[in-house]
Amino acid sequence: MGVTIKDIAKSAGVSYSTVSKALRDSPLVKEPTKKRIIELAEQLGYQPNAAARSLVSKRSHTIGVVWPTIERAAHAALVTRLNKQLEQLSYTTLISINELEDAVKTFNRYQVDAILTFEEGTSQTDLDTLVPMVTYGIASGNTPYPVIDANRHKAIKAAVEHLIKMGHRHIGYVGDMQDKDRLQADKVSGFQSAVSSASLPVTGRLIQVSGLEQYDGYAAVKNMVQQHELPTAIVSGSHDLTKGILRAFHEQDLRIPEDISIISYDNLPQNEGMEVSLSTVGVPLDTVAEKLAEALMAAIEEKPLESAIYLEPELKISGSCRQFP
Amino acid sequence: MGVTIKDIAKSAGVSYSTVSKALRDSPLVKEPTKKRIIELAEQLGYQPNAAARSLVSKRSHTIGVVWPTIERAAHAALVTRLNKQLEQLSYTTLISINELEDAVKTFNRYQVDAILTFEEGTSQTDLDTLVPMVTYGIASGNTPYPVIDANRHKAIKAAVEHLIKMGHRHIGYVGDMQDKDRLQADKVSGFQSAVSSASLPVTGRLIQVSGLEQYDGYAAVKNMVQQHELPTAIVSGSHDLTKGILRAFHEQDLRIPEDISIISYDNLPQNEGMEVSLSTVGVPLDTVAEKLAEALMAAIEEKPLESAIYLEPELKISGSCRQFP
DNA sequence: AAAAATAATAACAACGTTGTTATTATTATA
DNA sequence: TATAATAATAACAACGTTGTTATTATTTTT
Repeated sequence: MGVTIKDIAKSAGVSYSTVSKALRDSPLVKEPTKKRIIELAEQLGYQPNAAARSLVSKRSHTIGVVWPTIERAAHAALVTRLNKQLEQLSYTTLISINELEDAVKTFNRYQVDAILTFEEGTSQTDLDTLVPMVTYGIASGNTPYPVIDANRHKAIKAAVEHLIKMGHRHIGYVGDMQDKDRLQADKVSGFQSAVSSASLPVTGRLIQVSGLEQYDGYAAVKNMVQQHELPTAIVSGSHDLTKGILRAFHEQDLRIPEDISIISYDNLPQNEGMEVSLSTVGVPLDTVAEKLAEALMAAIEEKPLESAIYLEPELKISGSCRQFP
Repeated sequence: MGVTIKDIAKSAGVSYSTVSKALRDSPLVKEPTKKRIIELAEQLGYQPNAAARSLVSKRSHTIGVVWPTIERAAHAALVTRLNKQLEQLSYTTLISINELEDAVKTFNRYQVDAILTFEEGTSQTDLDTLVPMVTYGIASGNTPYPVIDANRHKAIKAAVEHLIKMGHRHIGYVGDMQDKDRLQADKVSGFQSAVSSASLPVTGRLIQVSGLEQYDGYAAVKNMVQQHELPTAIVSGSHDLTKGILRAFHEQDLRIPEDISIISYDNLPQNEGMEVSLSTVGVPLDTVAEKLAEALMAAIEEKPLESAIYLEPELKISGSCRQFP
């Protein structure tokens, strides 16, 4: 078993309460004593016991992330960044891949200071937790916990409006339309909203894909080409779809932006490794991570949080769109 | 703050030690009392405090998984399965995506009962932990902790030997050959070992890919076709590569197994959604998860563990291989 | 140089739980 | 019925830490 402050105390010839204070850098301990104790602790390989600490202080300095669907890698990059953010705030991130309810139970037992959940498709039932909870998903008013919403609706809408402004009249949206997945449905509604509220007549076509992987984007384009139904501009619902779409364009000798324009929904900072300089719309991942961290901190401090926090998507236009005709 | 055994005790009119015993189903408490207390606990929404519990019992019933590279999804399926396995053993899994050293520190603080690490490419330095550690990777003798090894060498070797036995004399291996990644290097060495120890003259070609994604497999085949260097059989180093390879075959109107045979390295139980019934070799994921769980439990019980545990890969031959010529 | 003020350290209670020991209530034995 | 044996429950210490209060050592003031 590990080294405790009592061991250090004995070794330093002081009381254990002095050790505790020295290690927490309290001004109640004389500087030389403090230094001696800290060095000794280092030397003995002291690791504070989180159980004891959080038992008495009621704070664990830990955030629990509930992520039952790690196999769908959707949030991997976000979690990585959030982990870094929280680390800087000297919080530790712990992940559970159990179902929401079990995960929350576990985290309750562990006395995490706050819990982050992802809304993954279906909306979640409310459950009782002792600690503040924050959700990354779609704001809908009736959740008991604050929801951070990347405003996918607004993002896609902005993309479409931009294309319309550039003269495009036939625009396609490649994505998932099954309205079970609220994240995807939100994007679709953004597309439809932009098309229907356009002052000029615009044809908006929804191209349903069966999944959100690279291959699905590829197949969608191949299909459109076969049916001779290619729009002049495409909005893609996800990064992976876009990769497939670009591959298909390439194979069909369709040039971007000469033959077709494209804007991709994306959170990633820049799309390295892409053949073309891609126009994107979405809230940058770092912003999302930052806002989530902020919301979690606020929740811990028991600051009142609005039940819905909408993040502002950014439209980044580069080489993949052109004026039409 | 939450409900404690003291609250339950007060509510039930018994001492808190009786509550503790009742909830742990001790025979020292009379059956009706026990029942009453358990019901009351349920009703009050009692959640045991993990900090207090592990402080006194020195056991947290938790396994820490160190997984700094979640963005590479390689182990997602395995972790999911392991999580289930451990759940059945009434252990909770907690994941940290921090760097090994930090993650171990965190888990030490949390007094997890054991730690699992993944060997991801480079071998790991040894570090001091208070709790038993197990690694999933490549056995190499000099690690201080037991390594569970899926025996990729043997797997690939078996695949190649099978192909040789079926008459193939020109066999290609599609995979990553940079010897920084020991997991991949192990497969390559299996390939080379099979080729060089064949009793008949066999041409073994290594086809280097730049990554392990679907696209890389696709590109590898396209390249081989262009150079007119197609072998009669291919061994693929990963599931994703295989998907790309199959796509490329399809596009080139290469038929499996008529024109070319293929065996894929794989841990997944069955390759659903594949066009052809694929031959695979590898340790099934469930077996890996099971063995990892076993090793962790043994480590906790302080049973002496061998420093290297080799798992037995399974060769599953189906439609994608044929006798040659 | 004695008293008062302050700095430094030590002692102690508490957090919620478990395991051990002490007490009380019940039943069995003489 | 009194006493021994046993069953049921209560009391208590301990786990490693923090925050508060008590004690001792040092400095300042008169």
